[in-house]
Amino acid sequence: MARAATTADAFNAVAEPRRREILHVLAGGERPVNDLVAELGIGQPQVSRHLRVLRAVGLVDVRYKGRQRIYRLHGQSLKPIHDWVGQFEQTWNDRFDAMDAVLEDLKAREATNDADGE
Amino acid sequence: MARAATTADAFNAVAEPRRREILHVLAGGERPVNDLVAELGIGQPQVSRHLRVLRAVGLVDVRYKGRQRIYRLHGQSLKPIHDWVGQFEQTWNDRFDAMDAVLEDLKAREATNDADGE
DNA sequence: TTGACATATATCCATATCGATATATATTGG
DNA sequence: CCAATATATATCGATATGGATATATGTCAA
Repeated sequence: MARAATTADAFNAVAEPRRREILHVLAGGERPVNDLVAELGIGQPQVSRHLRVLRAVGLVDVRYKGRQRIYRLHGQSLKPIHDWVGQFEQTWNDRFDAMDAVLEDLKAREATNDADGE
Repeated sequence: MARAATTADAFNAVAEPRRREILHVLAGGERPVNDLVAELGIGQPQVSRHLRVLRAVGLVDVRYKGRQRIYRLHGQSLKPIHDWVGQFEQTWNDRFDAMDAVLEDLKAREATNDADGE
């Protein structure tokens, strides 16, 4: 097996910086492809492909308006990521930092003891 | 260029399900490698490599205890992801959903107008 | 219809991946 | 020192990637 497809889930889709940029722009409102091409610094085929990936994982929706395709953010598909990361949020909070300090201290003592051991 | 390295940032590192599992286990407390090997269903070399990636992006710390390497979660490195996703949180909230409904409605009207237009 | 415009798709290439396997390194006990 | 244990590293193979380029599809306008 190789690395999971970028279309496997939102985690993989969002790992690519360009795609995060696209979502960032779309957060400001829906846009046709060419607008995105202008705002990011890359070619139109590349943008289309990134949009394809984002659509595959439900992060954007398309709408047809004449010859344009208007893309719109569907942020709800980011919720799994939000929820997953949320599990760890307390980890970088004050109470936990204090606990970290204690553990660091224990570690230091342990190291000292190990050194004495032999 | 190809896909960014998994060690490029936390986004890429965390895109891999096994690595998320590892972080999940470590959230319950520090562990030596073999514990992780037992809890995940994969080989020791694979676990070591995943840990290497996680260490590269600062998501875990190592501690040496005799021949064991005790790994510990460093959740703070998840903060960039948390912050980034947080930007979009309102997107899937009630007020925004209501706004979505309005936009959906506008879209419908627009489509009707377009049809009339010609 | 013809041509211009907007977007999508196909192909090429260099690269990093993940799992598997074999092996290297380091630490401990006897 | 030797064997066992704990972990890391090297290599292989199949695969999907992302940018670039060329081209196909679809829509509007004259």
